[in-house]
Parts: sequence; C-alpha cells; structure tokens
Amino acid sequence: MSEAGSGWSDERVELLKKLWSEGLSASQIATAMGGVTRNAVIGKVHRLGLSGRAKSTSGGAQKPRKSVSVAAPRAATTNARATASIPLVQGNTALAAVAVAPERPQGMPAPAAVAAVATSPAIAAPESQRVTIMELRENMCRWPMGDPTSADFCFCGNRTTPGIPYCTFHSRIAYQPPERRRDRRSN
DNA sequence: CCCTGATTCGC
DNA sequence: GCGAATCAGG
Repeated sequence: MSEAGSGWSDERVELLKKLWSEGLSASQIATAMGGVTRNAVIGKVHRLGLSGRAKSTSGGAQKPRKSVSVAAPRAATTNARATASIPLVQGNTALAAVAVAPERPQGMPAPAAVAAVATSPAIAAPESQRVTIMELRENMCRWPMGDPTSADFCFCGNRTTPGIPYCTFHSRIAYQPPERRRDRRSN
C-alpha cells in the first residue's frame, strides 16, 4: 500500500490508456489523475507505445481550445481510431469516473465504494464551482463530477486545504474512516 | 502567452 | 522505467 500519486499501477495505466484513447490531451489526463504532470503522462504514453493519436508537430492537437470542456466529442463511436490500436474497455464508464479521482490515499475505500458515494442521491453538498480541467488549480477540489467521457464532466472546484486534493466536504467522502463509512453522503 | 505532443537525457 | 527539460509547432 502506501502508494502515492507516482508509480504507474495497473489501474492507473488502464485509466491513462482509456482517457488517451478517448481524445483527452496529456495535460487533461495529468490534471485529472493528479500527482503527475503532462510530461509524465506523455512519457508514459510513449513508453506504452500509444502515441500517434495526435499528430505531432503541431497544433492539430489543440482543438479543445474552442470549447473548454474536457469532452471527447464522440468518444469511441465514430472513429475507427478506437479499433486501431487501443483495446478500449467498454461499458465501464462509471469505473472511469471513479478512477479519475486522484491518488488514492491509505484511507481511501475501494473504487466501488466511492462510486456508490459519488452517484448516490445528492443531499446538500456545498455548491460546487463545477470547473473544467482547465480551470482547476492546485487549491481547488478535484472531485470528479459526471462522466469523464462526456462534455459535462467537470470538477467540484471548491477551495481545498493545501496538500489535500479535495474540499472539506469531499475529503470526508474520500477519506472515510473504516469504522464509520456506513453513513456516507454524496456530492 | 496560451496550448499541443515528441524527444532527449539524467536519474 | 520514469519524468523534467527541452524541442518543435499552432
């Protein structure tokens, strides 16, 4: 255990592949996963032999500029690109949403548990700023909201305590004490 | 100046 | 293997 953000675990590599294949840029992926920089993501992508999605040398890559959303326009449906080289796991969108959560600290419950929390009926979460990846800063809560493959994907964005990836509210969800995690609230 | 991925190169 | 620094471009 005790894995921090670094170290490419299987889950992390899977998520990386998935997001990359869906058209997210390296910086988006890096920010979403937390604990890694876009360089790290790119480096890993290349080491995995996944490159070639975007054409090099240029800005053909920066379409997302027009709209800030994270969004993969048509995800895996349209382009044969998906079948080209990426296995692209299908049907686990929810898992992806969970996996997008940053490095899982020691106290973090299993992904499934978090998924349940994240998708539970929403009571009174503090109003989230609903910021996109581009607007996320270090001191903003990066609790994922929505489907990472969808255009409405964004983050909570509320203020965080330095060093903590989530706002106080989402920290309570993310760092549930083992004993008390029965009564969890959602965002 | 913002961004993109690609590559190099020290660790 | 990893990722910061750098490169090359939009």
